[in-house]
Amino acid sequence: MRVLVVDDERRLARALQAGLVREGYVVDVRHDGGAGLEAALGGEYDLILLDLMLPVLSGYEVVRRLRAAEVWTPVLMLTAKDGEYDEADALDEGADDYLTKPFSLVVLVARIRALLRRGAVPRPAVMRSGAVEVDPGTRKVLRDGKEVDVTTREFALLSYLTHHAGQVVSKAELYEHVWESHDGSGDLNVVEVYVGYLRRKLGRDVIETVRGAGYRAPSR
Amino acid sequence: MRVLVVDDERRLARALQAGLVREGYVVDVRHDGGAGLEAALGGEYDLILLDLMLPVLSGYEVVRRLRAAEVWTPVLMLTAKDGEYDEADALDEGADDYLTKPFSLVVLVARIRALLRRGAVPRPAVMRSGAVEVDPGTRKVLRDGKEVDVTTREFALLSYLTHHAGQVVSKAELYEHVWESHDGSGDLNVVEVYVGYLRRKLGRDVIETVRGAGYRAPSR
DNA sequence: CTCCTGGCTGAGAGGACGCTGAGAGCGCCA
DNA sequence: TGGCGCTCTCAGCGTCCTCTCAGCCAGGAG
Repeated sequence: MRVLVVDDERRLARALQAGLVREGYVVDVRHDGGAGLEAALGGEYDLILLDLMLPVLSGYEVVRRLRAAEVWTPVLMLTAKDGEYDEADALDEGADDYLTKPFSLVVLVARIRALLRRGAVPRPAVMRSGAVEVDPGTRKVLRDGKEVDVTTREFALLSYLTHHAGQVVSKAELYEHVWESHDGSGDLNVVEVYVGYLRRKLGRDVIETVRGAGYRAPSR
Repeated sequence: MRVLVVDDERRLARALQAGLVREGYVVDVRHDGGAGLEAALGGEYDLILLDLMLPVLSGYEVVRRLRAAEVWTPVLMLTAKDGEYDEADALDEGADDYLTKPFSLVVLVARIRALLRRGAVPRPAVMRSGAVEVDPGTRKVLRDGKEVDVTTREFALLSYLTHHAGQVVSKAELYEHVWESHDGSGDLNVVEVYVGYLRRKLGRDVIETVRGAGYRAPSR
């Protein structure tokens, strides 16, 4: 279980980290809203602990942007204020719970457990690349809003590419993640074949060839 | 949205009811743990507000028994105590959130909204998928408004699928939830057989096959 | 222009996957 | 005890998917 802690009070952040590590969580720490947002967007976290009052970007703002980017990681808001409207605002912005400082580690851990428990069915993120939308939850692929049938292999390949949209991904990397892994050698031609299948079903432009390097799904 | 309020302080219960009705919720009230549990088990609620200190059965006990009976309606615990261990206990028992009395209606409503939003798929009283309607209360299935007889197994399978309408559900997951669970292996062919039965009774289109991934009930 | 390398694609074998009909076992009821 | 409905197993069959192979095409270097 990976937890991201975003708090500018370094002492508190370190205490949280220590406490959570002792509970068996893997913990990353950021000290301002900007860095926090970046980490939250990129990293794969199961939960985010977010201070409300932060430099660069406020906690509110971080949650708003996260949700706007369709990242649904559960967020537990930490706040020193305790006016009721702050709480209500935070929850309405898309936070999943909040805790007023000072709080005890016991309560925090219990709340985290409750969040993770119900988070059992996290909304899977829908990935976009160009005119193509990939939804891992419903296992549907849309081209210009129209559903297109793809096979399991094709879906796996497309998912991997759109998940890394904008980046060049080598055939070897694709082969390792979508087909057998780790045995080093296999015939990479199968990757080319499946790229071909996808292009036929979804249009030439869904996957660009980068000669000598690999393939790339356009980032938008 | 149906909400069940269980609280033995009648004045507070009535105030909650009035406030929530004004917000557009349908509200039922019970005044002790026994009656509350019974209502929660039988009725289809989207949310339960549960006092911790109750006659007959405590709030703890009610949540425990609800979860033991595999009823996953979100529970918001109300408590007059504020020792941290109470909170932690309640959350560990399976409550989804708690609120310490006295609280304001603004905060309560915001918390309710947050709970319903993540709602862990709030279970509507009647589930629809395509031309099929499934009513867990009466255990009836309608196709184009006409009642169709289904057996217990068939009903369980159909319920699970329509409850996750739009999502692809693997045969293994279906097997685990509708047949024996947790022993990992069993013959998944039985799932195919029952999908076949349902299709014969309700029409081919009630359940889509997603080759290599599982089955899906159309989302509308 | 020619050669060479890397990428693309049509055809087809083999296999995995899903569907179905037949029927056995079991519990319930008359 | 016989009949009935429900549940589940099994085996066969057809379909679709996957992957290999061989030949072709395109781009880049000289």
